Amino acid sequence: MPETVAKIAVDNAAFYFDKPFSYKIPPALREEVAPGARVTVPFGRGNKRRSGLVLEFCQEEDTSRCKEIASVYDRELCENEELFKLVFYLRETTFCTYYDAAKAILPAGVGITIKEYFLLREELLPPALTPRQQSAVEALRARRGRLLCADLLAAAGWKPDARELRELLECGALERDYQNRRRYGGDQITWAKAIPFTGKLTPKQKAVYDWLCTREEGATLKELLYQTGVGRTVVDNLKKKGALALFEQESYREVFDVAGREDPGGVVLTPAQAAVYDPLSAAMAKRAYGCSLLYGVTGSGKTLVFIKLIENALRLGKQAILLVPEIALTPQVITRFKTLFGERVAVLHSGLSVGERASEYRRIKEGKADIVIGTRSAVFAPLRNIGIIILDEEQEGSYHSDSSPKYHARDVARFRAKYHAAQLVLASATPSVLTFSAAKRGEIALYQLPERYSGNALPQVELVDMKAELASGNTFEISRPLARQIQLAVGAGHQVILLINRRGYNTTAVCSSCGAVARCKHCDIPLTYHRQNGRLVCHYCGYSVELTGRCDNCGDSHLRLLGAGTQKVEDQLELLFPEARILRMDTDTTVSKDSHRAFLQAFAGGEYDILVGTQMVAKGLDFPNVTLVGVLGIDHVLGGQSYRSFERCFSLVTQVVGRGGRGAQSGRAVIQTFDPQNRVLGLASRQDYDAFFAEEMQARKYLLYPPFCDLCLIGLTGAKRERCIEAGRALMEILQRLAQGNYRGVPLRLMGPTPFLVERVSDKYRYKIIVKCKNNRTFRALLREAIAALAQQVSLRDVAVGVDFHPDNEI
DNA sequence: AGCACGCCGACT
DNA sequence: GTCGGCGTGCTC
Repeated sequence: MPETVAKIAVDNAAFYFDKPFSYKIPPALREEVAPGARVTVPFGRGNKRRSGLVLEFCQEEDTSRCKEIASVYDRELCENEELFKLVFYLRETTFCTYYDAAKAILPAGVGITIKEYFLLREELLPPALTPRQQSAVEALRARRGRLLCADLLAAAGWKPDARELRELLECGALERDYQNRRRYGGDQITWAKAIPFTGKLTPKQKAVYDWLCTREEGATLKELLYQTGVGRTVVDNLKKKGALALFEQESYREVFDVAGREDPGGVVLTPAQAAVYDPLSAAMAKRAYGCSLLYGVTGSGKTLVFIKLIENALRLGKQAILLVPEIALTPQVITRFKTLFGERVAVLHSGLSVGERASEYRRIKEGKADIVIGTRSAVFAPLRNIGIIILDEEQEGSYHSDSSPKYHARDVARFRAKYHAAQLVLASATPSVLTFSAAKRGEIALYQLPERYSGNALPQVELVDMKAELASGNTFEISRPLARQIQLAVGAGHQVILLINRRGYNTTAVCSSCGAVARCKHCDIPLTYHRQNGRLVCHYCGYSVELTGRCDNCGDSHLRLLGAGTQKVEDQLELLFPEARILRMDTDTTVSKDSHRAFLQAFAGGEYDILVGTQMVAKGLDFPNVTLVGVLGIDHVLGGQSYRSFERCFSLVTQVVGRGGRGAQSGRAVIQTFDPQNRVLGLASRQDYDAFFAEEMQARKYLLYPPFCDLCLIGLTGAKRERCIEAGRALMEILQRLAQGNYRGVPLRLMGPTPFLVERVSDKYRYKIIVKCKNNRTFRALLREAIAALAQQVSLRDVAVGVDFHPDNEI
């Protein structure tokens, strides 16, 4: 007699065993269990509780080995066929697990954590107990026979697999128990506050306590650890001693209401803008999928076109998603759209608290909002009738997720636009070479806005030769031509933005005796000096040490700081322009997001003359009084290791140049470089995208890079270098065998295994195989087969295999 | 990925 | 003699 079972994929599965497991459905849950439901199930030998995703129902003859579903905790994907289909799409195209795909699609905060308890069965207690068993039983009795697993282990001094514990479980005196708890932890911030204390403290504890006492309102735990450089345990011990209190607070973000309202119908397009809008709105009316590139120079008024297109979608009874890169999602943008569309706008991005995100999500789901503005993950917004999806600045790297699932928002947007027969609009002033080539080939439509909206000329661009500066004795970060321009601008009452490319401006510690650079204990990179806490910090794993001045290598105490951080530039600016008001903004500063915004507002309000910052702060911001933009450290973008380095450099310079002269005054940009003859810089400063594109295409064709092939990176990660290499070699062989056997004719070029640019991160070695391929079903089938074969052939125990189809930084 | 089982060295 | 290290196989 066949029985209906649920096929379930579990959480925390390695890719090669992420397969459907059959579970029986208890009668009590029959109503709730459905494909798309997230459930908890007993899993593995120990029947430990795990989360899982119901994929489908199945009839099975023999269900004797099946266990039962324990609980249902989320039915979000049962109610939305499209998003449920996306799970399978994401798994197929990004090589993630089913469960990871579901996690990415659903809003953070709807998940659960499974709490593990022990239950005491007095009647089954054996007559004789060891001392530790005795204390465990007493701890349980004190809590009416139910205790969190971790607490019991602590009370008895047991490790999780202690024999004494197992004995009690075997005789039934202890029983495991589970409880699902709604997880709100994701966006909770832990704060620490000092409590008056006179007892004894260890030196580390004292240091932490003293620092915390300097903070009247306390500090976030993160900042406390950052500033004092201790581990979590020191803080925990302080708490135990009663010297400080820890409390949780939901991360808070200003929710702002918009005062005025403006009728979107009142937005008038220029003839050029209308020439883009008309065909796109006509396409939308046809209710068939379409993809296009909107290529508009900076300042050409793309946003106005977006507004009109979105308004058009609403008029057709449809909905819209506008995606922006993380750095471009400013209050200015949100305000603009809220002024026009009021509460029909929902905003989704990582800066929201769980509560806010949940409420925005609900508004979207219930159809109370039709317009979703947000960053990458907003592409999963649960809209049911999408008319248009717009990706602004489509070339930006932040559209690609670099943790599982490693999806690209553009691909997900395409999937959704096809599903809804909607328009997908990729917009940019500097389109990615990939997208522009697709447009040129006619695969997607191309619309252009070649003129600046205001009619203002683009800023004049000056390339400053830093070699000459150095030769003439100027060792400052600020060249003399730039200094002169700053003088002029500030003197005229205008404002200046100095952009510092972070990569090139890390301050490291070098020993002047032996030449050794202070490096991270756990990663293969130099440490970066942070002045705020006087420590050397690893930007990969967070490890930090106090800067003692002594070299770890030779023991000599001649450690020197090298390189130029934003701090150093600010110091030099102060020297050069003692009367100027300078605002420095670091992404690493632990100042809260709100004070960032306050700073920017102060700058916009004219309280500062010069803003020094990394690209994070200046991109996407509009300051009409800024007439000069200086760029420092562009060479490090240009000299990057990626095949997209030139593209990125061109894009960055173009955006920077477009930044100046937005108001009434015309602008100027000064770019400092050691290679002023560089072709890319030259083309970028002339804003000659067409020439840049033509050159880039030639180079890519010659060297075989996208768009002439697709790239796939297979990552091999493990604690032992040799095992990574071994697994890599084995995988190479399997891939070659498949490519010459069953998959003969599949275009493929293999390279590797080679180490990642940073070979070791957090004590894990990382190796990669680069595959130049055609990313289609056949290739992905080959790759899946290869990974499965590897798992069979070699013990993959200590090597994790991962796949990334957008490995822009590693090739 | 976890987790339990099983086989060997180190310590009370 | 036991504790606990890690290699190995399995997960409905």
